[in-house]
Amino acid sequence: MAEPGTTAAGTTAGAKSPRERYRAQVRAEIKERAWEQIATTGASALSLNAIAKRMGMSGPALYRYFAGRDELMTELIRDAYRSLADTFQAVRASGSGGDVAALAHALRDWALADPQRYFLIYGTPVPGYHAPDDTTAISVEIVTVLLDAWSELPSHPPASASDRPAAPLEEHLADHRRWAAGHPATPTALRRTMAFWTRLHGVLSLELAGQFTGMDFDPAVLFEAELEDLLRD
Amino acid sequence: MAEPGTTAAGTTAGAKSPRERYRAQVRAEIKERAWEQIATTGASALSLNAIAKRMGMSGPALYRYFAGRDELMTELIRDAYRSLADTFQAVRASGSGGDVAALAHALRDWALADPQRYFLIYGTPVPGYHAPDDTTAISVEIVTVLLDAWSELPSHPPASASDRPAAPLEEHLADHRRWAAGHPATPTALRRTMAFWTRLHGVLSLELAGQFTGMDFDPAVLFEAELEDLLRD
DNA sequence: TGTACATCAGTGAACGCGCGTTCACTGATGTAC
DNA sequence: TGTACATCAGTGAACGCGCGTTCACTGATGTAC
Repeated sequence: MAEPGTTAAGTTAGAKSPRERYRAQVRAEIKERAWEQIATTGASALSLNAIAKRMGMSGPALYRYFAGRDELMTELIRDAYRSLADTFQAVRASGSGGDVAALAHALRDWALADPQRYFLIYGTPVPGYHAPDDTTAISVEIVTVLLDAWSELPSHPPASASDRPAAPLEEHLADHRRWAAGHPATPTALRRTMAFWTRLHGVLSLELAGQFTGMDFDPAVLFEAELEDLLRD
Repeated sequence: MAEPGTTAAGTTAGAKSPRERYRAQVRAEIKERAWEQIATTGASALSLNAIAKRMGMSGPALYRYFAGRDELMTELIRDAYRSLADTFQAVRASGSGGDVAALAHALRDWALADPQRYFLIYGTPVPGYHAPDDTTAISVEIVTVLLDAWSELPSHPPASASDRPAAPLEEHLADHRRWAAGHPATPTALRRTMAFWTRLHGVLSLELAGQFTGMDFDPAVLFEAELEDLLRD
């Protein structure tokens, strides 16, 4: 029972035996049910036994596909990161409209499609738990897309650039740009990327957490206003 | 065993019998341990038995003080809201410096003092659970302090008010101002209050969630820049 | 001040529950000759 | 094409665990006369 998840691997890399195909299918269904469960009961209540029951299987059967609860959890987190990175890169690659506004809307759509997936990445951290290391690499992909998008924008509007004070934040970020992973962005692009992230996250996370429930304004208007403000700056 | 938590109530309201004093003490210690537990293992792992064990008592003993796990949880959430509201009102009441910047710094200090307390209010919601109703009243207190603070600021700077476009967000918020609970704030003050909330929450929650860990810049600088930007607008 | 009674904090045993995980097994599926 | 063997998905029983919660109880503390 060593190393579940990694089969002996068929002769060639691309070829999939019926068994391998089946394995992949079941693995996928386990994850699907896991997401459903997270959506209805929260990530901390994720349970292998409950998933198995919903699939009409016995609990131990899942150990053929995942080494345990932690491995499944880790995989889900990885998938969440991957999904956001793919979404961003797809927007960026799509012929027209791969600009900052398009990315912002893609982010909001992605978050609203599955709030608990969003929270799995950006939500309340579980004190003990540590995200898998390879997610940092995916984070770099995400931030790179943003840096690219902001970099192609001029320091707009060129005329009023004089009346803005020399932002100390830009200086600080330029001095501590390890998070940009070697991206040749200007200090202004660094600052704008960071503002994009924190401000949209601010509106979005409050909306997804239901903090605006009961107040009858439209969170979409708030989001749009923040985006406009980012672009105006 | 009806209605634990509400003793038969001594003759007069203010007088505290030794027994009542003792009850209050133990209740307080239970909550203290509960906070410790939340800080180390997360809110979802809150356990009456574990708290009891840490206090050197048996599990059932806690049922003298709380009707069950849910009641304790509810009380903690209420206390978290209360704590933030008190903090804000204290800043506001303090002779000098009860302005927007002071509130922002108080918010950050309050959040950093106990991140899990912050997340209990603003973090990932548990799908099933609903916050106690009276917390909305406390939320009103909090937002009122902010509206007060922003209302005493002029629509600064008075000169450049012309080149800003008539914000559609201000119109929208003015039309949907139920969340302001009857506060006579201007549309601009409404918008600024909302921006204060969402932007500072954006930076703060990412910082508290550890999203900036590894990137070596200082989150405080980011926070300060956001605050400056809010005041400049 | 002293005795009789009521109150009430805390205990320990017990309940049923669902969890993660292991283990020896059965039976179907695929592979080699 | 058929037989012998290996692989492997899935089962059911079992483990120990900690959880919330109830119940009948003991013993200390407070109250009334």
